[in-house]
Amino acid sequence: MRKQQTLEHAEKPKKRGRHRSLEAKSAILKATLQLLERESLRKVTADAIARRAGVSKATIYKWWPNKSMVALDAYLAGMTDRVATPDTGSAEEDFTEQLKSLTAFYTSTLGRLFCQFIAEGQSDPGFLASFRERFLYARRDAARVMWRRGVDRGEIRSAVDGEIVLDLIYGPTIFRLLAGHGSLNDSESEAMVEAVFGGLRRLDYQRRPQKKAGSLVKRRNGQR
Amino acid sequence: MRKQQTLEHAEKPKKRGRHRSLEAKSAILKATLQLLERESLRKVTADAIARRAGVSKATIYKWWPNKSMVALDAYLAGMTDRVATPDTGSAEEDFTEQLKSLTAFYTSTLGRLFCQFIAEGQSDPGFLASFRERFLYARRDAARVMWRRGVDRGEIRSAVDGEIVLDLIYGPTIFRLLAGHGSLNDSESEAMVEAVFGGLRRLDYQRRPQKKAGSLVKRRNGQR
Amino acid sequence: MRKQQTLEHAEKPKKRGRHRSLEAKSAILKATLQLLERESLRKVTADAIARRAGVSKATIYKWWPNKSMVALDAYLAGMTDRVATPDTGSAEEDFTEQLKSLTAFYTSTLGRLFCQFIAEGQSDPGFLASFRERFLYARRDAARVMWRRGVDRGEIRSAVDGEIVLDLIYGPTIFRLLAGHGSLNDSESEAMVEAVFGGLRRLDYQRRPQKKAGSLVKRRNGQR
Amino acid sequence: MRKQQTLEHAEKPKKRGRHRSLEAKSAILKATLQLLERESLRKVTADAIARRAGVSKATIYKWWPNKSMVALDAYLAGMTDRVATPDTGSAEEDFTEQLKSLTAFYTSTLGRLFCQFIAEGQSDPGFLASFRERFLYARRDAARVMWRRGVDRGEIRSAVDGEIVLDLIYGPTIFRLLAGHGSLNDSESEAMVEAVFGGLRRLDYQRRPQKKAGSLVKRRNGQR
DNA sequence: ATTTAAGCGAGACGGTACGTCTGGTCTTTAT
DNA sequence: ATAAAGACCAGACGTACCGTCTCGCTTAAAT
Repeated sequence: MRKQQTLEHAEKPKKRGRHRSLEAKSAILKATLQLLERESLRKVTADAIARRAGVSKATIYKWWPNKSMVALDAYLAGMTDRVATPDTGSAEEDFTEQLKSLTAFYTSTLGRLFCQFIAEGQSDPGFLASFRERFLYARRDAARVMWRRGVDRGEIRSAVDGEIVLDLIYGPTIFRLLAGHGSLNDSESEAMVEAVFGGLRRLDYQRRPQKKAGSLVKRRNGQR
Repeated sequence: MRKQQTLEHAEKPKKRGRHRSLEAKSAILKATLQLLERESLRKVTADAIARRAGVSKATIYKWWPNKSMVALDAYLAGMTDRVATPDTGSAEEDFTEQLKSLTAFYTSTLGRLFCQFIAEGQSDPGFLASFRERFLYARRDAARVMWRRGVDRGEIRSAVDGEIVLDLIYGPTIFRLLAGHGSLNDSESEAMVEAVFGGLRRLDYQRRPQKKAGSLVKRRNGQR
Repeated sequence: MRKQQTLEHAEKPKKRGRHRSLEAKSAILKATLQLLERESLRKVTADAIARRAGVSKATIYKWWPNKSMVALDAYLAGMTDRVATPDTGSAEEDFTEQLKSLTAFYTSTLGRLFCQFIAEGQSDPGFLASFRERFLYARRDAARVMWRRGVDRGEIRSAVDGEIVLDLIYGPTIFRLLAGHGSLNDSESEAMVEAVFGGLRRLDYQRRPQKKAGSLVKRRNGQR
Repeated sequence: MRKQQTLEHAEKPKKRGRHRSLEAKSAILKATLQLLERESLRKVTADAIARRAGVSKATIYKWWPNKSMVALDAYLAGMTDRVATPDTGSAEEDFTEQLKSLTAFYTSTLGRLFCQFIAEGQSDPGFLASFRERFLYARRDAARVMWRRGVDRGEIRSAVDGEIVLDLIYGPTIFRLLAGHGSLNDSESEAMVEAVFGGLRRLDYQRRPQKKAGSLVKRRNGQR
């Protein structure tokens, strides 16, 4: 007797044929992660994953279009809650804690994958989109909550665009991570957040009168 | 140490054997750039470069260790002063102008190569180092000058680390460039610089008394 | 009460579970034949057979050890009496008619399968044996009857080994069929049989005296 | 000064780049033969050939379209004059000797390849054509010479088509070789040739009067 | 009526070969 | 000496097919 033709996935799908082997799936993801701990994504081959997972290459390519996607899945599965989303009562402190936690993660073996994904995305726009969709936006949503709290509490200038806030806080770290200039550690993270919150501008500085002085500040009007 | 025939051919052309090397080299660089306008670095093959340049693959590999390095040379040769280093009298304005100019460049066909290099560097640390050495540090040196002027003039808080300033200004744009979230245009650039200079913190906000209040601001001391 | 363990199929088997689906069986054979009309055995896949027959691949492999055997069954089922075994009163005429009929069949879509089986057999000795057992020997038995009649009637030299007679008559056609040199049609068939019956030797030819003259003719004595 | 554009390979070709490695070529052919001594063509893989020959797979596929063609080349190179073309003064004896020699070869490890090629040809018409062109026709040309001599000498009935003669002599052996029914050895070969030359027909047999008697013998008129 | 032993369709799986491709090296002849 | 031509090696790629296995369902004999 066939039942749920209407609700695609009500209760239990119970499809006809042999079910997808969860052992195979998790073996693939696990093997992928293990290999990625030692080699860059580019150097890890589909064959190696298959061999290590005790799985056929065909099985990999049945479920994933290419090894990058396997790695992305492995990454997402492997990083369950490894970066905190603190709520200390102070947005600045929240961001500081979060950036420290995130930096610690990104400099770990697993976290280094972040860079590999960005790299892979540069020659595969579809993959980059997937990566944004499935990883980046989730992270940003969490961070946006912290920003929102700061704005609501009156800590953060509401004039500054939320997206820019996020990029201001995370961009520098990610830049350092990718380009490898500049160190990454707790105190750098603290300094970055402090700088972003405090701003560069010296408050007692008196601008000399200029033709276009101030124009830059005022201009910004709702593009995007 | 590399031989650098490229820039030092003024003195003595009179070498033994055949010396078509200069045409060959510039043909290689030119062909590389042309190919990179249409395809990512990964998809441009050494064979394609050789074919287009009318050159033997061996010639390429005689002078460069791999195709990424060819591309880097092509990039450096092709981008002579395409990003301005303005001096308006105001550091904020300087950075704004520069970021706008840089964004315009980075979103151009040639500029997109920046991302390709970062990507390539993720699986080739040696290349990443070269890229930093030969491109990134040059840019940063120029930018550091602008920062220095701002500090000297009293515009920019001297407490903020210069390297962090640079990453704060360029990091967000580069992050957007690489990850593809968020738009990049003049007004975004202006808003970013404005935000970095002004800071996120709302000046009239009164921190509630907290256990660790202020600690973050002061801490920064000899990390790692 | 169970009795018929000895007599494989005495009366009615009536085994316990669900019976073998005859629809599935005939659908498989039919689909196989249809596919083999368009592609060689090697290019017809088990998946394609299953799909076309509306049957599971497992069902195929439950009843047949591999697709060659399926094809052999399909072939045997499909060629019920498509080659005549004439009895005209003359062995030569019988063979001529039969060879014409057989050539017509072997050059037909279904008949071409003969070659596929021979081909398959070259890398699968077990299959070749089955093919001989189930097809070839049956054909040869029929042909041997024609030969026997000829011998009994005094038409055919009894000194010539029956097996050789058969191979002499069918071998040339099958060779042409497999190698594709030489045409196959009624008049070729007639000419072949005529040549086999008439022999190549010119009767009025006088052998020059030779050391070993005649030795070949006489020798043949009971080896193997 | 170069002149010989007309004479394809006059003197020395001296092409520009690196020449085709004869070591690689002969290593490939040798490795292929060695592997084919133990496994059927279907089971010998391109990878195995490459590995054994110490050669890259790309090199194989650069010069041959597929492994069957490699095997054909290996076969042709490996069988230099392994089958004699005797000239004893008697066509029947020539054919007997030749068939014995050929049977000995075809039942050897290398000779077994003949069957593999015929088999491969059944699913690859292009290959079959190559095989005919490069192997079969050469053999047949040699055999045709023997036939011609027999005809000229008056040994062989000139009424019998030469192609049919060849198929009559070789067809039965090849049929046995491929189908595996019937033994193959010197005495069988002798018996076959004797039967072909002597014909099946018993000379003292008196045909009963028949409607179409004799028609078959006369009909043959220039089809083909 | 219930149990139980098949058989079945669906389709995932491990294995393995295929033929292609690219990166980077090496060899030969030409300049 | 150095270039162009181009063959070469190593090895990953993604696809295809084979024959096996697992699942949930169906059928029919045996209980």
